[in-house]
Amino acid sequence: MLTKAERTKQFILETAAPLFNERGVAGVHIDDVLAATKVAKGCLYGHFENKEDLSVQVIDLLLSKMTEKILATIGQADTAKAKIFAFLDLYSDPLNTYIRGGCPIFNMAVESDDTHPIIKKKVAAVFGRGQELAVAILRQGIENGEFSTKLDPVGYAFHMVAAVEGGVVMCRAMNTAQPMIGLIKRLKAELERYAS
Amino acid sequence: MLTKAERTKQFILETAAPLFNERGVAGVHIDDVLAATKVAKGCLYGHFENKEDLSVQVIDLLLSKMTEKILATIGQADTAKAKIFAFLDLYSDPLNTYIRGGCPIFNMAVESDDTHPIIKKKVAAVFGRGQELAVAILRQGIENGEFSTKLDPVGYAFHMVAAVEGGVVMCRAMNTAQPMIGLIKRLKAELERYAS
DNA sequence: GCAAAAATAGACTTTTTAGTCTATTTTTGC
DNA sequence: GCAAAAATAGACTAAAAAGTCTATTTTTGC
Repeated sequence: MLTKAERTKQFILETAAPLFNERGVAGVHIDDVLAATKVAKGCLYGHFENKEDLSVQVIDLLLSKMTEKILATIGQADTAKAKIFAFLDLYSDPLNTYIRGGCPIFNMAVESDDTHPIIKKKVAAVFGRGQELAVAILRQGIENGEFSTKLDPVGYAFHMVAAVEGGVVMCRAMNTAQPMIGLIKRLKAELERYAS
Repeated sequence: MLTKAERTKQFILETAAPLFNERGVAGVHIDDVLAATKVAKGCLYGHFENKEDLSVQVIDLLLSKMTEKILATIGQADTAKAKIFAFLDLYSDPLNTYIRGGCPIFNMAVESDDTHPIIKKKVAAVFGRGQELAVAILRQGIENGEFSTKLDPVGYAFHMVAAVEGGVVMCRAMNTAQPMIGLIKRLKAELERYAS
């Protein structure tokens, strides 16, 4: 079992995570975190060196939570097509995301782009691994005859992720989930075209 | 001709614009703007009430510059297909964008999402008008026989914008423009399928 | 060339946010 | 039940950022 201190630290991270996802690193203040956690200042600074330290750990948590969610979702499905479809379905409700505030990977990508090289590196790694995984699944699907050899795994993988991530942001901006439904249908149909 | 004061104000806005696009509203400090413009503090505060005022005007400039760029690009082309292709080509170099730091519409969409309702509204309006325009172009293309009636203008328009915007962010995060080339090819090919 | 307008330098105040510290209370886990 | 660990309240300092002000210089446009 975790010690009380470990549990408190975890609680702070978990509570701060959606704040960071919604407002970004530059938009969250220590007082916001204190208000959200209702923890005393001394307590917070007992667990984290400073805001930078807290931010990095929160972002690690956000990225790993989202990654795990994706892996778990894909893991449930057994065919290549089902895995891809399950991934797409994860994005079907952009106004009510797994972690409040949209996709943390993408949000961090935008914010860190020209400001925070450490975070940018982490985000790039997550995207990289995600791409590799998607490509591997599609290749597997080709190998086992689910998909035609005409399918371009690298092209489709990037296209699919770019589209859903972009779609989430646009839907959130326009405050409607509707276009996302159509988008996911289109991406599925595109893949179906290569189904044997 | 613009008065000196008007020119100075414009100069401040133009110089601050890429800063805001790269770092976001919360990430830009007045001192950054002073450093970039080499203008005195009193001068800046002579032209803008406060940071909020400056931010809003900078964002208006960013949004309108990008919008105008898109309209001008589309305006050059004469067929529906050429217009869509020209739009897509605008995004072909994500590491070196028209305004430094990626697409301002999209960047502002992400940052303003849960923080700045005024900006969010402006961004939503830009997306809305953009969608309408794209749909109108595609419908026109169907009407004049360029595209089959099987083309879904609303579906394609959203799909296309979401994909290129998402693609830009991913490419910037991973520091490579290459996937974007493939993505644009795919989006063009998708449209070609409906060309008569 | 001149008066009005604009911009400067930079010291100063204010506000906000980050971070420290201490004495006290609460909780934990044996 | 008790000693150690953890958390509290909140006053305090430090630092960063925003914003004000003034006396002076520069520029503009007639």
